[in-house]
Amino acid sequence: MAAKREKIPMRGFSQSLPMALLRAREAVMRRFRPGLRSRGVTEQQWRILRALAHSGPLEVTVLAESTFLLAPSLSRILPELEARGYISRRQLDSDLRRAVVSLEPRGLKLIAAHGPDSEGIYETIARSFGQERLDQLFKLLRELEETLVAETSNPAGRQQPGARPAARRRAAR
Amino acid sequence: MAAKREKIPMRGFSQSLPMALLRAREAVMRRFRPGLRSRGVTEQQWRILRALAHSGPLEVTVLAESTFLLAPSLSRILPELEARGYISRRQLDSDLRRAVVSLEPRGLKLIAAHGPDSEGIYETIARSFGQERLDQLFKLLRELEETLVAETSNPAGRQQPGARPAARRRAAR
DNA sequence: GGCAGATGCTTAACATCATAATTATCTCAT
DNA sequence: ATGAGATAATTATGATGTTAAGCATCTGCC
Repeated sequence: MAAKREKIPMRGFSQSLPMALLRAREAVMRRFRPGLRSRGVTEQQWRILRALAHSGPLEVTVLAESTFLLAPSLSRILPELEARGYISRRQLDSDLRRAVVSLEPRGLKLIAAHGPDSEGIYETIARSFGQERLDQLFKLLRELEETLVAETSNPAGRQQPGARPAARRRAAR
Repeated sequence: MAAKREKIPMRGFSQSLPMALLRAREAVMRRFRPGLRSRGVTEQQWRILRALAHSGPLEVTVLAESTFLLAPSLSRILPELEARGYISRRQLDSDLRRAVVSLEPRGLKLIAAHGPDSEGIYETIARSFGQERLDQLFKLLRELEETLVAETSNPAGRQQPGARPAARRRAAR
């Protein structure tokens, strides 16, 4: 029989932080997604191309951090981008475990073609929402992440981009 | 040959709103995920159970909106939750296209068991980050979503939870 | 009464997410 | 010189995300 609705001491969904962040992100991404689709790239692929355009050639682990993509995901996305001629990869001579990813002219061309569209969407969002509130939101998001990442004290922490568990980080690179 | 890094008029990643939202969400979810795993439910499954505990039995389309899950995803998740005895589903007599999802005693028990843990994590986050800043963040997130959803004027809009394209909504229900 | 158009939900297909395990390679202590 | 322990990237697996299409059902118009 169906359980009736009992009073459980939990906040309502309107107070769910992960949901609020997810909803806001979805509202933003809804603006970007059609343009990316028309260019034939996924959001994740675009992030990779942007990171390389912005920072120059990157090692895979650094690219994972920059793009906030998991390493297994990168291992599947990169061959596709390479096959399409957007990027190239090569192992380091000094450490064959590591590879460097570089943007190819074709990737640069796509960045040049789509970049202005993407920026235009940001400008529209800034106009609608207000640059001041946008700046405030960025600040709070950054502070929230910093607060929570600093407090993560889980040495058995999971694989994750952007913030590796301290206990597992041995030698500096 | 690898393209050299050229000056492309695009903001850096630190100014990418979707990324900032994603990073913040990941930092928050990292707190909740281990507990959910130990209970043997995924984040999405938990959202469904919470929505039903909070609102009582819901139709599938309403549940999709409440949980911010896409209908195809619900169609895959619900049978699993039903097989495990957490929920039950039944068609409406008045409209065989529609189904109502209800929490079963087993689902209620899981909510009762895990709810306090989940709330405890929220309290910890509120203590670390500050309730005032948290409230401010919620407010900005809600306003951002409202601003962007209100401005969505794409009648060919994609399937999405929470904000259907107006042009496709005909008869009120 | 019949049918066009719509709705609700499901399935298909392909994407990434998330975790665990594996393989190749490197470093350091013995 | 060797092996333990670590790192970098890949593969495996099962999850959801996302879009498109399909099927069953309903509604309203002619």
